[in-house]
Amino acid sequence: MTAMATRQRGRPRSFDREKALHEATMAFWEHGYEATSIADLTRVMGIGAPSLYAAFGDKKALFGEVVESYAGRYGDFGRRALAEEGTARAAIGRLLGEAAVEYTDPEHPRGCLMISAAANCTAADVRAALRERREAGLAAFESRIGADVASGALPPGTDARTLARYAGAVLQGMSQQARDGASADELAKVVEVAMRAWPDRPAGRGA
Amino acid sequence: MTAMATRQRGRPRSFDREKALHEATMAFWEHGYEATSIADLTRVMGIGAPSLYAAFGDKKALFGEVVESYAGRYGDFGRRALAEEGTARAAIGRLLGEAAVEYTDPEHPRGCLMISAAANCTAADVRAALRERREAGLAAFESRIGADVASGALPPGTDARTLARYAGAVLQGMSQQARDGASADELAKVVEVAMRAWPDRPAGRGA
DNA sequence: CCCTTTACCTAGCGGTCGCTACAGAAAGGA
DNA sequence: TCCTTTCTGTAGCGACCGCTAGGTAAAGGG
Repeated sequence: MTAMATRQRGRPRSFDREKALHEATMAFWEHGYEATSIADLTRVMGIGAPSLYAAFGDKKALFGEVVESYAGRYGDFGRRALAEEGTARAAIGRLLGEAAVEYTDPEHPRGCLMISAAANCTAADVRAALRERREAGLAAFESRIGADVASGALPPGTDARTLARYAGAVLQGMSQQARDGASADELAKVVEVAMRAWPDRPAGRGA
Repeated sequence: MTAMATRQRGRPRSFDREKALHEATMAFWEHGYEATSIADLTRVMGIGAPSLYAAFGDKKALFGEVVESYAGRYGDFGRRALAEEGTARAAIGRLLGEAAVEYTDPEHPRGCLMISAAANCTAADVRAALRERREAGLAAFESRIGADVASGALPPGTDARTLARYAGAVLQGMSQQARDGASADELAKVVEVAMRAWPDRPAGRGA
C-alpha cells in the first residue's frame, strides 16, 4: 500500500503468462467456452490447475481476459476500418473483406471467437457478455452509417440501423461459413455480392 | 417375423412419444446439443431416464430424431420456397422472408436449430451431421440458382455457388441475430436490403 | 389363473466437471 | 540462517455427466 510495485516477493511464476493466455485463447476460439475444460486448458497452457487459478482467477475470469485480448489482437480490424475509411461503404466493405481473410487464416482457429465461442453456453452471464460485444459492434456500424446519412454520403432516407444489422448478419454468416470450411476466396466473393446491396449514391432507392 | 404388427405385447408406453419428442426438440433448440443434459430432457419430457433410453436409444439417437422431425416441421419452408417459386430470386426472397418470421416466432425458441444447436459441440459426429445438412441446403440453393442461369432468368456470368453461399450467410446471420433478440420486423428489413444484392435482370453486372 | 412380454421407477455405476486443500519448492528480507 | 511470501505439484473434493442394473407394474396369451 505505502510503496508501489513491491518488486516480487516469494517464488516467481515459472511460465509466460502472455503465452499461456494465448494458448487459452486458441482453445476457447476453437472449441467454445463450455466445451473447453480446465483439463484442456492446463494441457495446452502447460501449467497445473492451481497455477491457472492463481494467475487468472477462475474459468470465467480467464475467458474474460481471453475475450479482451482477442478483441484487441484479432477483432481490431473492424474498429480500424470504421475509423480510417472515408465512407461507411468503404469501411464496411473493407471490414468484410478483411474478415474473409481473418476468418480463414490457417494461423488460428476459423471464424470469430466473439460470434461463436458462447453460442450454446449454459452460463447466462458468459453468453450475455459476448452478446453485448456483438451489439456494441452493431452500434458502431450504425453510428458510422448514420454519420454518412447526415453528411449526405448516403441517401437521406437510409435506415442506418437496418443497414448496420445487415452488415452484422453478413459478418456473422461469414464466421459460420468459415467454420464450416469456406475458403478465403469464397468468402471474398460473398462480400463482393453483399456490397451490391449497399445504397451507393444519394439517388438510390432508400431504406 | 412371420406375422406382421404383433399388436403390442406387454405393458403399453405411458407417455405420448410424439409429444415427448416435441419437448426434446424445444430443449435442444433452445440450449443446443451438449448443453441439454439427460436430466433436462427427462424433466421436460416428463419421463424417467430408462424410458427415454428404451424409446429413443441414447442421447445422440434422440437428437437425430429431433433433427429429422425439426427438418420436416420447421425447416420445410425453405424446401417449399425453392420448389414452388418461379425464379431463384422469388424463392430465396420468400425463403429469407419466411425465416424472418419463423426465427422470431414466440411459439418456439429463436433462430434455427440446424444452424446453432451443434455450434460448440465436443461430439464431432453430431457437429458433422448438422454441417452436412447446412451444406445440403447450400447445394439446393446453388442448384435452383444454376437452373435460372441456364434458363436465362439470371445473367449468364452469374456465379451460382457464390450467390448460394451469400444467401446461406445471410440466413445464418439472421438466425444468430434472432437469438440475439432481433425482431421479425428488423429481420424483414434486413432481408429487403439483402435482396438488393440479387442480380435481377439479364443485363446485370454479372458475378 | 399363471406366464411372458414390455415399460416404469429407484438407485447408483464409472467418468468428468470446475475447483481447492495441502505440502513442498523457490525467491527476498531479517 | 531462518522466516515470510508466493508459486507449483499431487491428490481429491462434491456435483453433475451419460447411462444402466434390478426389481416392480401393467398389459396380452394360454
